[in-house]
Amino acid sequence: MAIRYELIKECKQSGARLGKIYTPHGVIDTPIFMPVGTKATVKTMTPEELQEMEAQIILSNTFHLYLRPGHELIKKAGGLHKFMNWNGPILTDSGGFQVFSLDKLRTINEEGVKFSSFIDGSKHLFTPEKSIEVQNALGSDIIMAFDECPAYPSDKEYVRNSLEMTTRWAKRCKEAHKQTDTQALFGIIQGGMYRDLREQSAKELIELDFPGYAIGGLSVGEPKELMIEVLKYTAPMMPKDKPRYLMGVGTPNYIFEAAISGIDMFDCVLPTRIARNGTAMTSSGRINLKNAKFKEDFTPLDDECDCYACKNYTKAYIRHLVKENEILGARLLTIHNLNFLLRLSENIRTAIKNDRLLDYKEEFYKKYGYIK
RNA sequence: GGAGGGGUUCCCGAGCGGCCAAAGGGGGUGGACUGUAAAUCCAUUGUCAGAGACUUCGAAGGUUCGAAUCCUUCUCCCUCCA
Repeated sequence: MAIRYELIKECKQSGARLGKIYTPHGVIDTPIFMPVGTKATVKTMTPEELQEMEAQIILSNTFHLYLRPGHELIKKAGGLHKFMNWNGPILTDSGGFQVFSLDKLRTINEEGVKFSSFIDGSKHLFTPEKSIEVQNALGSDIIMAFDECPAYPSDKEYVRNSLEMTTRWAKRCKEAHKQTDTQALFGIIQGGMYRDLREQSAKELIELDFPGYAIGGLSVGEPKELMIEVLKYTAPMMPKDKPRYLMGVGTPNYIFEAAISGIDMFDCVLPTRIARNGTAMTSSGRINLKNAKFKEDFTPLDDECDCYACKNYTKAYIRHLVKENEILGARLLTIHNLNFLLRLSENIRTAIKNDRLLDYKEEFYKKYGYIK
């Protein structure tokens, strides 16, 4: 087996799980936020910087790397870890999310998904087998099954057919995946916003006995309350002795809810994307550095933060960099936002250890502005 | 001194009798961003007030039902020739 999950303890107050995931490239403390580096780079960050802020695992994307530079090239380079000089664990998404995000550029059928490349318009057929072939070539520690992520809202009939196809695709992924000793293949539970369909999906996938499971199809535009509701009833359907991964979640409230629901891993482009667009997550809420009110604010982004950006620079300076479109602005905000979510993960683990995650959540929410 | 071109809303720059408060950029202001087609996208940007009203296109006069657009004078800038 490529990976192993160790449950250390459950928070007596919240039920959240504290654990470890052992991978071929290192041990991950969970719950953990995973920075996203779609094209074999967490935008603007060097691997050393990620290490410094104690990022434990990063994501990359099968579909993007297949298009460019090509998985064969990365294989020639010695695999993704070596290619991008990141020696820690890597998780690759299967391309399933692109079925969702490239909805105008693709058609789905049983065999797979026909994409038009967003780079040059060329046509590509992506199948479960193809996704596994690419991920095998990349050599990531955790690879994801190729799934369909239905949009919100989708009617029940569509979601049922979709989830059943995702199960059949998961089977094909499993059959295609041969490097099971070095790469763990996770199944992805779908089922939209329908409880019985989530149950059906979970049941079908658990029968296939994957080394880990993810919840997909959330954070696709549904209302916050609905997302949390689906999360709360879906997470307990997942095996207790394996890692549980909630895909695409990156706001503090979702992270808290995920941890409390017993989720171990989550990832999101949000911290890195909003950084490039001038926004910082701070202990007292999000701030947009483009706002005029920060023009003469000579204090750090977040007075509770000890990241490189907060230790050395002021809001006024970072605002200046952002307004001038200077690369350093994006870098400093990325450093800060990633650090913020990594420290949040760390604090959540500590709170679980101390059986006080609900208390910590309330303290955090008050300051962040979620509760008045 | 002669010949020509031009001065447009914060800036650049279209418009050259009504559809013009005036295209398009830039800048300003605000918002969004959730398994990355994203260092992106959206809104707003004369004034006051609800539809609407009012003051703008170098300045002053004039022609016209109506002028940023036509005419006259003035003023400033640029190019070429002497």
